[in-house]
Amino acid sequence: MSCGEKLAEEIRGKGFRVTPQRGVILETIAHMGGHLSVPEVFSAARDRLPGLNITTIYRTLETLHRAGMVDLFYSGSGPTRFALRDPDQAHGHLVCSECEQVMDIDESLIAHLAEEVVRETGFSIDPHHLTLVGVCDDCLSEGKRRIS
Amino acid sequence: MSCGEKLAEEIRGKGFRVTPQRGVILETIAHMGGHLSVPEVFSAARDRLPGLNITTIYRTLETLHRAGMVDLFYSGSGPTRFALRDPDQAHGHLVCSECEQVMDIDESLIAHLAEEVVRETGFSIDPHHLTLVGVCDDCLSEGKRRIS
DNA sequence: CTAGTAGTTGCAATAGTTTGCATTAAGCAT
DNA sequence: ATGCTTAATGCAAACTATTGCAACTACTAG
Repeated sequence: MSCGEKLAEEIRGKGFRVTPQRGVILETIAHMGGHLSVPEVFSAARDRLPGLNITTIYRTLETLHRAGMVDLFYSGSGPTRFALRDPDQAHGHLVCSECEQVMDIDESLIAHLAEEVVRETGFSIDPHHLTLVGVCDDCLSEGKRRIS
Repeated sequence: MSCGEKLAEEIRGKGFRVTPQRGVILETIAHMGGHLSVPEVFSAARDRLPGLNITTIYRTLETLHRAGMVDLFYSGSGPTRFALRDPDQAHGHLVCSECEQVMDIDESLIAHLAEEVVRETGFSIDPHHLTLVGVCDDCLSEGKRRIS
């Protein structure tokens, strides 16, 4: 069973329908991997299924997000990006506001903060969805811009 | 001297020009307060200065952000929001993905995390700009949706 | 006070994203 | 296998945000 098929089973198991469009989209994002934008996935998936509409990508993405299968993150500039969630390797994202680079951050660091926040405020941060914006090591040392 | 004029001095001091448009925008956001969206500010500021273009709001905002005078935050849905930074009361933001409510979070909690992150990864989070998305106490207890 | 420079503005075009609605078809029950 | 129910799709339009460019003007130097 291909990665896409595995995802199809997973989403069906959560009560969503598996359509040809979704099959192609799932196969595509499983194959591409990494931190994708909607337009990227769209152009790749449309090659496999002409006539596919970009709206369907957005809505499928929203569905996968609701199903807890992808994480979304907004880099502060450029299009929103998303990634398949790997249950064995939960992590947050660090997005560099200078170079757009996306780094992974270990879940434990996040979980620790999340715990503190919920204790202090009652507000539940989802460690899976966490994205922190800042400046990466490289850009910082290049001194392109100091943190304001 | 009005709040808007104080802001005008501040931005002039950082090497930016003070134009009539910026004067009106600064006066407007100082008067409105809170967590504003661009369209909100636009409609209020245009009343004071007809002909004002919404692009100017976006660009002024970007300028104020670069000057370190406003913080931006993305709620994950809806338009981007921003707030004047109060130097005496630095804080991050907690945005509820259910009800769009924005809560403040004490800087010390954030600063602690930022320290850990920079030590582990070299990545510098700016405590002033930090926004965390999650589910607030109210929405959680209403059980509208569990964290996915 | 005047002229020059460079930052700023408005407009138009474009990119990215969301929403409403009619149509289609996946999955369930028979 | 057949029909039913309702989720999902495609299309178009609206909306949010960004960018290029020509015209304008705030500020500085003289």
